[in-house]
Amino acid sequence: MGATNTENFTDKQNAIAILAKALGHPARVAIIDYLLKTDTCICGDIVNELPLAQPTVSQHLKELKNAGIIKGSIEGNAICYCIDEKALEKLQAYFVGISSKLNKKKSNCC
Amino acid sequence: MGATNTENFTDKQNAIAILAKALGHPARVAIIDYLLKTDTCICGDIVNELPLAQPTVSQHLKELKNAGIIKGSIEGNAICYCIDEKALEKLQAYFVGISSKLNKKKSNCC
DNA sequence: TATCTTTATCGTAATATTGCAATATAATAA
DNA sequence: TTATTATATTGCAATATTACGATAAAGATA
Repeated sequence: MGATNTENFTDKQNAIAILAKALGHPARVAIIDYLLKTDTCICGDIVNELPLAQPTVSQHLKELKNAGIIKGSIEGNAICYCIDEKALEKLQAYFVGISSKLNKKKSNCC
Repeated sequence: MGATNTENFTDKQNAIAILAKALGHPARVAIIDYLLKTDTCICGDIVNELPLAQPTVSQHLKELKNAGIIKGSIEGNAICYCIDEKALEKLQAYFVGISSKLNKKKSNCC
């Protein structure tokens, strides 16, 4: 025990959880913020931008990549990371859906 | 080391990370799904709905509550849990903002 | 080739999360 | 009062995450 029990949940629930989990760390939110802020497709500057050592940043980038939130392409010596729009659209759609459901309910029970 | 380094990130980055982390487990996504699906403000039925033991569900509910995503009010013997709209509005606003930024960019670098 | 730059991986320590059985708490019902 | 019901807490084992120094890998440059 200790591992997440994924088998007994729906694919959609697991998919949202994977995306949300990837954004569940301030460093990874900061990486997304930075990728959005910069016009050029930024590579190694991310390490200088974050208050973390290079291996730690590399690890966070890997997790964002595994979750499908960013993608990287080799650019000579360096690597060009940028946001994978599809993943963020999925999250947006999920939360917009929730908000519209909440507006329809207006139960305001608690 | 092993604890998240929150001090060196912005309040907003930490706030988003806390909310995203709370949704970073399929059981907690399933709880939100269930609270949205039921018209009545559901209490203990959540345990029957999930493939997890009661203490585990209680723990997940506590984490959602700590993150501000749900709130619970005592309803006699049972407890009435429901979604805290403010938190989900924050998440929605965050992802809508990201999507609009991505549309403006259209750099499509990778 | 030798060196530099950039990124990834390994190894490890500290901490957090997940899950559940056992138990506690608190309100209701008999 | 004594169940009963609903939820929370405790304690514990298994696993995952976070962070970083050391090192490796791979392309660029001298």
